[in-house]
Amino acid sequence: MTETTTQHNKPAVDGITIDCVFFGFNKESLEVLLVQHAQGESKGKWGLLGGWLQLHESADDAAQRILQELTGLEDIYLEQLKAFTNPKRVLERRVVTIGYYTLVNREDYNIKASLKVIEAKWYKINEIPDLIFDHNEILDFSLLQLRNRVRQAPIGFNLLPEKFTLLQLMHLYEEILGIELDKSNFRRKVLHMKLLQALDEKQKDVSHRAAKLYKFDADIYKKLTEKGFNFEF
Amino acid sequence: MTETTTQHNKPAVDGITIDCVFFGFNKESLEVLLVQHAQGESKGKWGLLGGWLQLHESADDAAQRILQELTGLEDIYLEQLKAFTNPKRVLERRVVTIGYYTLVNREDYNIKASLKVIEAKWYKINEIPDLIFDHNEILDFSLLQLRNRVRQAPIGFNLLPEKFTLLQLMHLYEEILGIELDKSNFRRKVLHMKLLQALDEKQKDVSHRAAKLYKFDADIYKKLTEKGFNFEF
DNA sequence: CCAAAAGTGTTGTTGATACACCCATGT
DNA sequence: ACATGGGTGTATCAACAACACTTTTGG
Repeated sequence: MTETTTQHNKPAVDGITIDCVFFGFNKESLEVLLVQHAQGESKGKWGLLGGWLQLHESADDAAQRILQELTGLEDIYLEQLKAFTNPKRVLERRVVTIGYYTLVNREDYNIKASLKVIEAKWYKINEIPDLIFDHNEILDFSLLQLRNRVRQAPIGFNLLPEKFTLLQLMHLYEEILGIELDKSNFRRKVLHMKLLQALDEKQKDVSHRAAKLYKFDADIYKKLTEKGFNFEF
Repeated sequence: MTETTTQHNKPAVDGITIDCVFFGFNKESLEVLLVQHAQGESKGKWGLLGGWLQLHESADDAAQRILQELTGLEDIYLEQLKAFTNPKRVLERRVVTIGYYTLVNREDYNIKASLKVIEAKWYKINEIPDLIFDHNEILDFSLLQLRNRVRQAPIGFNLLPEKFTLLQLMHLYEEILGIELDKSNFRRKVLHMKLLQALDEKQKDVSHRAAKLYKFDADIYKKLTEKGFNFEF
């Protein structure tokens, strides 16, 4: 009835893969990096970043490795979504995939430096094409999860550069949650949380009043959570 | 890089299992049903309800089947937690497990009628023994998940009998969330949501004023969610 | 001077919190 | 009569939404 029962010795799967929804935020829109498949029955179609889970590694490690191989980035913020196990998700074979989503700062990611071999492209969240396998389902699930998590913990900052303005932050939340926010009320709320560190710096090269720059301080957040702090948006 | 690449043909796993945290609510305490293992290296130790994922079934189907085999219950409320993939979670072999948690009404479950072959026992949530493999980790994770989900959607009702009193419901939330609630404020809040259907029935055989019985109406909830309703506790 | 975004202030409403209190019922 | 939980009412305070207003800067 559990792993010690050797009733079914033959594995019920041909393998386990990892698939990552790779989120980035560009100006005012949330985007996902997709790669084009060059071979096999799915030639020409777009899909999520993925690879095989190896014998010796955990899924988290596998995801970091695969993303490093594909994009060159290390220590990316990522969270597991869940296992996708529909027996018909891949034709002919039984492949279970473990879905992830990752949040990256677009400034850290240089599309030319990486993915030389494969065609890669950013897609706006509401302009996603038909993807291979069940990748559309994984992507839809990741969006729900992101919208949930972003209200409960300050993970959205991973999508922004280190220094950002309050309005940038607000636009990020507007885009992710699909709502409109009031500038004044948003400022009050977010500053009241005392999660942000105000910098002695302002925007440059903007054709309007330069906004103050802030940075998210993980240490402050840590201290606040220890005191029983709740991030609610 | 994805499932179509046949670079790694040999499966990186010896098999995939399902493990379920089986929650029940008894009077004033949240409990979990554990089973004792009769064979193998884990003989005598307690663990979660589990079994192997079969070739033709999804993880959700597998979980339902396994729970049916073990407890006799059908159509149980369940949610996938995530995949647990630490390569050292099981000695000697590579077994990935997909964790689930399930909420059942204790009145529906008769411990004698089922699990004849295996030793099974309810454990209070803060009296959990050392479990096999990484089952303690799975259980801890499920508690976090349950606490989160119970605030966002009316899933807690699955732990109660069909007809219940407001105080019972309040005790359920107090126990799950580990907080104390104000009777008066709780009543107002929950009744204000209009999720509950007041019945023309009262408690019986209680040595104090009999409380009104309510029932959770899934249809009402459905209509409310369609209008953009938010269940927040 | 104007456009555009930064940033401040005000006001009404809602909802949470903390209590105090009365009601019904079995022993 | 009293213990036990059921159930109601109210005053206070904090959070939020809506919106009007002023400030800074480049062109």
